[in-house]
Amino acid sequence: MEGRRTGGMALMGLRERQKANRRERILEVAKARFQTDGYAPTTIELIAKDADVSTVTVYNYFDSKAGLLLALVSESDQLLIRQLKTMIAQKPTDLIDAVATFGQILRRHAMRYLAKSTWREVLSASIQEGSSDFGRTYLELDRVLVDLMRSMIVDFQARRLVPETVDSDALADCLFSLQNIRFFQFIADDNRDDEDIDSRLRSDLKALQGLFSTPAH
Amino acid sequence: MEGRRTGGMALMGLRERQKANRRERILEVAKARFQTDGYAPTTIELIAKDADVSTVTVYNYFDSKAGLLLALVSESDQLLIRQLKTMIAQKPTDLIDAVATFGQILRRHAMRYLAKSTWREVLSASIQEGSSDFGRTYLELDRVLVDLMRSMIVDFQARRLVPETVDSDALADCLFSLQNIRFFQFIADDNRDDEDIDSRLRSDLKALQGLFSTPAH
DNA sequence: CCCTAATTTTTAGAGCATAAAAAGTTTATG
DNA sequence: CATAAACTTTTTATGCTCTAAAAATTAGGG
Repeated sequence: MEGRRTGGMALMGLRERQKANRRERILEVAKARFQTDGYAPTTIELIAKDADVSTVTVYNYFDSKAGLLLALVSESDQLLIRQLKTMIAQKPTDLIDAVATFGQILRRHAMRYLAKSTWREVLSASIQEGSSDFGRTYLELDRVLVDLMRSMIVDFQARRLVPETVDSDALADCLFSLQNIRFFQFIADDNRDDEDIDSRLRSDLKALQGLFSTPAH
Repeated sequence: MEGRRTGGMALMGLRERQKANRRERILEVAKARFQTDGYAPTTIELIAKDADVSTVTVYNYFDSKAGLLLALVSESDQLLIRQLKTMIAQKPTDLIDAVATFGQILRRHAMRYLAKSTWREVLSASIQEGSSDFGRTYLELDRVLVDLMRSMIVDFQARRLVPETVDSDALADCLFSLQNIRFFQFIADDNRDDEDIDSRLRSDLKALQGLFSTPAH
C-alpha cells in the first residue's frame, strides 16, 4: 500500500528511478504551489513547467488536477495515523471525550496541511471520483481511520467501559461517520472554527446518550 | 422562499415574463437532457440551443453547469417534503424505524429524479460551492429537512416515547447528519442499494443504543 | 416615436482534459 | 556494441467549461 518510499531506489532500473523522480518532483512543486498560491490559481501548465515535464505527463501520472491533489493528501496519512495511535495508547477513560479528540486531531492535521478552500476540492473530488483510481486511494484512508476507531472501542470494551454486547464494527463505523460529517461541515464553512465543531460533536453524543439511556417505552 | 411558481405572471412586465420564461425553458431542457443523456455528455451549448438562448445566457442565469444542476434539484423539494410530512403524520411509534424510513424516502425520491452519477455531481458541487448563491440554496434544503426531523422528535417526546430531557435540536441535527452521511455513501457507490443502506442505518442506531443503554461506569 | 437602461449576444481567450501521432530513451538481444 | 523492441514523454490537435469585454437588441418611460 505505502510502498512508495524511495528507500530501495537503487534496486530499480534507471527507467523506474526516473519515473519515481518525476512523480515526486511533480508532487513537490504542486504542494508548494497549492499552499502558497491556492488551488485554482495554480495551473497544470505551471506545475509542469516547475517540475520540468510536459503538461500531458502530469495527466499521465495523476489523471487530473484533482487526482494530483488526492495523491498529495494521501501522502500525509502516516503522520495523522501516528498521532491518532498515540492518543488511543493513552487509554482515555471517557468515550465521548475520546471521539471528540479523535475529530480534533483530524481537523488540526488537515488545517496544518492545506487551506479549507483546497480541502473543499479534495472532498468534492473524493465524491466525484469515488470509482476512479485516485478516488479509491482516498476512500482507503477512511477505512484505515475506521479501523483505528474500532481498535479504540475494543480497548474500551476490554476495560469494561463499554458493554461487550455492542457490535464494535457497527459502532466504530457509526461514530467515525458522525465525526466525519462534522468534518465536512467544518470544511464547507469558512466561518466554523475548531471549537465550534468540537462542541457540536459533543452535543451530538450527549443527545444520543439522552435518547437511549432511559430505555424507551 | 418558494415564490417561483409562476401563478402571478400576469402582473409582471413583459421583460420579467420573458426572463422567467427563459429560466424555466433552460431548466426544462436541462432536466430532460441530464435524465436521458447524463450530466457530462450534456454540453451547455446543447442546452442553450434547445432553450433558444446563447450559452452565455445560461451562465448569466445559473453561474455554472453545476449551479444549473443545483437549481434543478432544489425545485424537487416540495414533493419530498410532502412525503416526509405524511410519514411523520402517521405517528410512528419506533424512533429507529422512523429515522430509517426518513432515509428511505430521501433515497427513493433521489433515485426517481436523477441517476447516481448525476447526484455525485450535485453533492460534489454542494461542497465546492458552499459559499456561492446556488450552494446556499442547496444547504437551505438541509436546514428544512433537519426541521422536519426535529418536529418528528418533538412529536415523539409529546407522546412520551422519547425522554423530554433530551435536547431535540441537537438530536435532530445529529440523527439527520447520520442519515445524511449514509445517503452520501449510497450515492458514492453504484453497487450499494437501498436495502444495504437501510440496514446500515439501523445497525448504526442499534449500536448507539447498545452503547448508551447500560449507563457506562 | 425616441431615448435609455437592462439584457442578451457576439467575440475572444484562459484553463482543464483527452486522443493520436511523433520523438526520444531505456532495456534487451544477437 | 550496435540494433531492435518496449516504453515514456512530448507534440499536436481538439472539445468543453467558464470569464470578460464590446456590440447589438429590446422593453418601458417620457
